[in-house]
Amino acid sequence: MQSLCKTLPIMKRHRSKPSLTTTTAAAAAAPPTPSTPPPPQTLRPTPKPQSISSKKPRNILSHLTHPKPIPTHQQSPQTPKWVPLNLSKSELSLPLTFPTGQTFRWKQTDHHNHIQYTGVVGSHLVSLKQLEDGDVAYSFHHTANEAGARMALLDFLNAGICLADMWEGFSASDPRFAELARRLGGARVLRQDPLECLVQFLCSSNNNIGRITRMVDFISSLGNYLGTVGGLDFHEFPSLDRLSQVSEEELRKAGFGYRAKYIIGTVDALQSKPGGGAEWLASLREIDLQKAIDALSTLPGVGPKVAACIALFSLDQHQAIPVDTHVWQIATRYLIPELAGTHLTPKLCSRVADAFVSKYGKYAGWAQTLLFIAELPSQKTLLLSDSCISRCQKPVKQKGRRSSGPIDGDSSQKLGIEGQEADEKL
DNA sequence: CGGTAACCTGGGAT
DNA sequence: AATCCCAGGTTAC
Repeated sequence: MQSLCKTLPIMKRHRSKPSLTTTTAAAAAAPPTPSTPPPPQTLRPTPKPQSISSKKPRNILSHLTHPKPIPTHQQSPQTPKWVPLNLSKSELSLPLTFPTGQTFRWKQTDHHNHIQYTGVVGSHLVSLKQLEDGDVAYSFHHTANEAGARMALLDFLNAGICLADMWEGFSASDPRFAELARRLGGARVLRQDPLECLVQFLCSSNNNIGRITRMVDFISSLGNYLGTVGGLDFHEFPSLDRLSQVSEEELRKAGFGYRAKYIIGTVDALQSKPGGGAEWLASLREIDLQKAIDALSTLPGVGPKVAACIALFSLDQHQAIPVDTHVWQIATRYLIPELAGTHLTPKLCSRVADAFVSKYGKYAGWAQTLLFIAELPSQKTLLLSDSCISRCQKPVKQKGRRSSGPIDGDSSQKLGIEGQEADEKL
């Protein structure tokens, strides 16, 4: 399909700078969308997944997408108007993109009629839903500049990058990838705001999805309120200035633990950057991966893993490979089996990254993303029920004891992926 | 330099 | 019910 995306013109993107306004009345809040029973607010351990990651710019599908109004033209704030994105299921699968660890700020806001996720892009509150035919449509809940918002959304989705073309290349050199790609189409890497991405991953270290999400929600609540969808409040991500007003004490009280000092320290470091912290982060999009990693690593709380996540998910560093325990499993199983059983060390991180890059090329990070998703318990469950891989995927060895079968049932919640929902519309 | 032990917190397993 | 273990790590010996 969309074979054209590949040839789309490449356009440099300008980032939206965080505003320092601390509160805006502009939030006319769009009341809960239709058919969605009032999901309880936050409270409990938010079981909902969300994740990270970001990508490059290059969008410009204007000629494909209809910037025009279009469908159900209901101006009523209650009834959002849905506009097609012109991205098919193979180019964008909501369940394989938003709850897979790239961002913790997008929430599923409709579990019934369609798969629907809601989040914030810049200052725009938007919902995305997967239609019956798999195509994705969007609806802004509160936006002055619809055209600008649309462009921001396409940029955020890395819409100018054609997944089908890219995966064709990966599949050609890797049969295993080809097999997974058939089932997991539309697993896209986002292009998030660098600061937003950085803070989210500072919260992620040695932590679990549920708590990371709560922490990110706390930080988010410091930003301008934009609206409520499906019972959930959405805020613009707070600016660096706003973040600098929070104390380590407050963060600790909010349950950040030792990560509180990481956030404070990083915010301070960024604010001391001559040209501005946001600008400094943005500049990392123009330099090569290693330099970007090195620069990010100077920030407190940012190590190899977090730096790679920020690079891949927000700095257009498509070849960045966030090496965590899961990726380590993948790597030692398929790429460098000779290292299976050994312990992951910082040095081996780059070894793994190199292995991925030499196999998949400059978009290795995107390939890694799919392979990672395939490792998620929810996906494994599907594969198992499918071809009964039973015990062939013996645990390559985890830190502790983990010998209870192929699918470790507890990790599903660590990763926060809803197994059941993930499959219904694949 | 490579290999460990703390580090906050909350939830599930033993 | 008390403990232990672990979570997509980072930092300090």
